[in-house]
Amino acid sequence: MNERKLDLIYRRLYSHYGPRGWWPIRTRAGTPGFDTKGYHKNDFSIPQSSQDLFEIIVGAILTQNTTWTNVEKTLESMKSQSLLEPSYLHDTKTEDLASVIRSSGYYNQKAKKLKIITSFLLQGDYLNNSHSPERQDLLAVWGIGPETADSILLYGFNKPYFIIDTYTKRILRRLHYITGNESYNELQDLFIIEKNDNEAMYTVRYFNEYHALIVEHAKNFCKKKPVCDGCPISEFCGKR
DNA sequence: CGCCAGGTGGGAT
DNA sequence: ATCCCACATGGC
Repeated sequence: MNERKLDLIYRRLYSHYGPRGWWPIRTRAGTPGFDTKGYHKNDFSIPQSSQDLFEIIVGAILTQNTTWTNVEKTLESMKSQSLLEPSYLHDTKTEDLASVIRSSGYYNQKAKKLKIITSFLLQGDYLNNSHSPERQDLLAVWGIGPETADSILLYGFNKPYFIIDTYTKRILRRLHYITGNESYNELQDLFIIEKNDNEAMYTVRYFNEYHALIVEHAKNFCKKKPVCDGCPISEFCGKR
């Protein structure tokens, strides 16, 4: 029942915005299969290389509480300095890395986070063959909280973890679907799919697209200061 | 100018 | 457990 409402909202958002082509691979922008921003042209697809995977993970950290446009600049800079090569990043001093990622903000903290996650990835050999880390192991890494862990797992490793971010909470709160006091795990559980075809890959596709649609909707209509005129899900607002 | 953005860790209560 | 704060740039 409630689950159906979330599914209805998903379908309404999808009808309005269409497939988002996440996660964007910035350094692939303009190459076959990607648009000028690095979004996949043909719907969802899985990372094709360990380079894509590493860039997704780096981007997930850089975009913490920061706009994607700032992150795009940083990814370009890093690429030009070979810092999207895990081994190079690993051997770069934190302060040197910080100066390169300056445009993403929190650069001292993020430089430290990037160094630490890179060590983790290299030590566990997670970049080759998309050998996925466990969620709890990612969460134990300094700088990786639940949202970043789930972004990495969902978009990098194609694991069925729904991402809860400020946009998700804002939209669900405005729909009176949640109070806003729920824990991260409680919110994540709302999106569990109970269908006969609850196959992992189906869930991954659904979670992948749903989160991307939520972000798109939050940027277009459900902003901090909401723009309700023309909102594709306004009929669900204010009702239980 | 002020506010906001695809959070997280640390410290005090 | 829960609140509060530091962390920082670039866009509007």
